[in-house]
Amino acid sequence: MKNNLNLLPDNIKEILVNQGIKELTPPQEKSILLGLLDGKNLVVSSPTASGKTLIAEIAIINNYFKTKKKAIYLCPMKSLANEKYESFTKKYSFLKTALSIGDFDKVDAYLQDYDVIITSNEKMDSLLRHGIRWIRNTSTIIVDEVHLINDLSRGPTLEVLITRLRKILPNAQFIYLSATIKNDVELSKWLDARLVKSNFRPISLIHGNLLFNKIIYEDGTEKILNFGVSDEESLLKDTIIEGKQIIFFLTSRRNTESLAKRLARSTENMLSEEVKKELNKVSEKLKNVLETPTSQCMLLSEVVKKGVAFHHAGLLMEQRNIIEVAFKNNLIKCICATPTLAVGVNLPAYRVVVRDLKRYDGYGSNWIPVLEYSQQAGRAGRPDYDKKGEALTISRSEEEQKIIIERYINGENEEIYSKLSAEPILRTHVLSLITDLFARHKKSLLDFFKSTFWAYQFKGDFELESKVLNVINELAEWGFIKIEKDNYLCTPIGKRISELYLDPLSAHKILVAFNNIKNVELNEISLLQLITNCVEMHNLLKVSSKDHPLIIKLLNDWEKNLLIKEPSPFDYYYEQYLSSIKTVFAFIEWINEKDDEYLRKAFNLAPGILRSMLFIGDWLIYSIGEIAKFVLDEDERKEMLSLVKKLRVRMQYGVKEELLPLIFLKGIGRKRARKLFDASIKSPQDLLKEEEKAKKLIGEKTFERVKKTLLYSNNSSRHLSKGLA
DNA sequence: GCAAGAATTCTTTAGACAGCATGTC
DNA sequence: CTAAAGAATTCTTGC
Repeated sequence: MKNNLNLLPDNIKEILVNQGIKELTPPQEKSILLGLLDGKNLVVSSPTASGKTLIAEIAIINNYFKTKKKAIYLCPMKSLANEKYESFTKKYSFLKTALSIGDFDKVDAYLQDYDVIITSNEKMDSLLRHGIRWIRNTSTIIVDEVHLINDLSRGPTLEVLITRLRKILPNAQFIYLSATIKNDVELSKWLDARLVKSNFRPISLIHGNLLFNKIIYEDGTEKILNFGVSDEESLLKDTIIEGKQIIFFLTSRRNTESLAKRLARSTENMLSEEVKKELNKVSEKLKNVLETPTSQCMLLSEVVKKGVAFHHAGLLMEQRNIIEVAFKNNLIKCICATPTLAVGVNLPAYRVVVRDLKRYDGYGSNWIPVLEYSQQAGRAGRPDYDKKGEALTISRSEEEQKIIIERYINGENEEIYSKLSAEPILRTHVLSLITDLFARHKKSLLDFFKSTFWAYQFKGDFELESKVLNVINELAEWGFIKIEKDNYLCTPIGKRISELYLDPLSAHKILVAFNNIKNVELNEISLLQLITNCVEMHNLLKVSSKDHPLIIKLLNDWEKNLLIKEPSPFDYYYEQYLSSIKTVFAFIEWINEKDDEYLRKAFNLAPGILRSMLFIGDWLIYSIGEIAKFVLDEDERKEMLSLVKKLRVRMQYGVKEELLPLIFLKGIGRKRARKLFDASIKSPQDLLKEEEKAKKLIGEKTFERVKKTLLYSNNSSRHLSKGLA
């Protein structure tokens, strides 16, 4: 057989051969034949693990050799960006590669010195808003998982970003990587790209359905499982006997936990002593992530001892990582997961069971999209271990089996649609386009939107124009832009809001609330109320009827602190108002040193969710301070900024104000700070004065460490700061 | 009188991107 | 226009 590696120029071929690549996969070969090496734009639509990444890599190094210009690799998720960054720096050490994602801003200023920049879609968007100059010096753009355009909340950003980049860089090569979708031809036409389509998988994937203990595979073969237990347990046992691993996908966090609990009972005697020993270690680690483990941590640690885990957003990042590693090391045999696992980090298993095919979506429980099923099913088959992978579903009746087979196994992934038309989303992007001087005139702004996928898909729909113009008027009303005839100008505050990556509506709400500031005793409750009214803050706590007495009391107690007054109970907005109040209460409890377990019980708020809310909250609180700089008079502004500063630290650590002096010490968290304070060691100075007492409280070693940093930083107190990452 | 099991009612429902500012031994 | 699984609680049954 002729080696298709010869399609590549020698220098690139050599690099690939050194990586141990012997042959190109079909989609890779096809890409080259369609002009990958000649700067042609491509949409590569093929299954996971078919070698899409390598296509992107070939484009990057090829263009680098030719032009010495930059490449940008856009990822939909931070975890993926991390993964890509690691493999890139390892594989292509001659390229200077940078990772630029939200938590990790430091490289920004130096990005111009890098050859490859790996970043998230939103971060790239944000970089453009900040007016980076090096962007024109780019020859390659990789867009990973373009089908994200279909996503209601994050798709429009990607769509606008792509449109914008294409306008800025008409000569760059764009490579779009996509899952298989029904309308890939339409997509590639819009993108002015050639379509590389392939069903190739290096590891074959076989779908099947389980009914009454019998798996029927799509190729007609069957397998009987007679363990006399539930479907899930049978599948798990069968998998372990085969020496493989299994992932169950479920649609609620609670379901993952209850299934894990159930499955953990059936792995008895199926694990080797050695594995059990290792699992115990993992279990300990999982338990000790928090100072005091919550009942969720306890459950996790219990089931992991039996080789079973659950995985969802309510877990802490660290726990998720531990589980992922233990699964890769074949210690954990089974993960019960929500869809997090299907879109995040690459974690395949021999067998994947998509157990829940229906999910509550606000109206009722409905079939999940085939695209989502494929995404999850695609996790089956470990490249280095298995020759094939199995994706299974479970039916309870023959009719159901028929439906499932038709819908998912023989079904086709859906078409994707632009979700740009939603006005709340337009608002953000219109403002950003105007602030960037990208669209200063009515015509250029409308032209821009005419080149989006939205306009392409819904040709002749004039709604778009009127929607955009509505948004323009709204932004002008709020004072973020000025309209002069057909010219648009952004105001300073409008520009700042765009930079802060804030939804203009949130900014507007904050500004309106500021009008009330003179009638209010400003405190942390005021700020927390503001952030829980921003659209960015999701996961607001649900209010049920039994919460009403509490909320009435809170409204009463907080009346003088609240910047946004209670609406009429008949207002459509009323329910959300109550949610926001309840959520403020949860935050207040947190900064009054209630622990994770308490919050989980009292508010059904899992640690992982709390962390993500705190993360968003920190950004919003900061933004409130920034907005304050534009509008408040000097005294108010000072008060506001000092409040912002204190609250950010309190939110990060979950401490009362009195602990602030201690919490800044490295090695002292909320627990130790509280201990010290209660023993009347209230500041770093006290700590040094009362050595013996302190040693008893926090342990000798920690004390010495703290002391060391304290002495070291005595002359410049700023060093004490732990930073607010 | 009590406990296991059945029937009924109640409750809850996936995920995750972005700003900024300094510097641990 | 629309649901369903699981948990909690109450009821039933059999000894």
